[in-house]
Amino acid sequence: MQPFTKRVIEIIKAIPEGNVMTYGQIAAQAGSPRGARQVVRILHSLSAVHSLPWHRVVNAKGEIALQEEEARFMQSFYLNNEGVETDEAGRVNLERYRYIDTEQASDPDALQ
DNA sequence: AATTTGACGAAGC
DNA sequence: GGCTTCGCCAAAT
Repeated sequence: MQPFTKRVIEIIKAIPEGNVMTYGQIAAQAGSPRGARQVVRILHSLSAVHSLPWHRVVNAKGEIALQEEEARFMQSFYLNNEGVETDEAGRVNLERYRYIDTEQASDPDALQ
């Protein structure tokens, strides 16, 4: 298990209820700004084992990245249940729900 | 050891 | 706005 992988797991576990993070964000925070696809692989294979809040992870556009209709529905359901609104296309308002780690973001307003 | 694979992202058209 | 191309890199084959 690479340190990067471990970091990703920790970060995902740290996403608070009612917030979401993007793959790129997680990868960057884990120390690999271009490692979005590793995050994908990690979620794909480890979400169940680590009981991660995988449903709080969306792609850069704020949309649910899953492909299977059934799983997409499940994710939007979980998000709605936490207070995150999703539209018909399974998209969330990133400006509103994106989680910014306060330890790393000295000026959240400047990150947008 | 070498190659393929992705629930991605940014850039270009 | 959509679609294609390319880069990315750990993990699975």
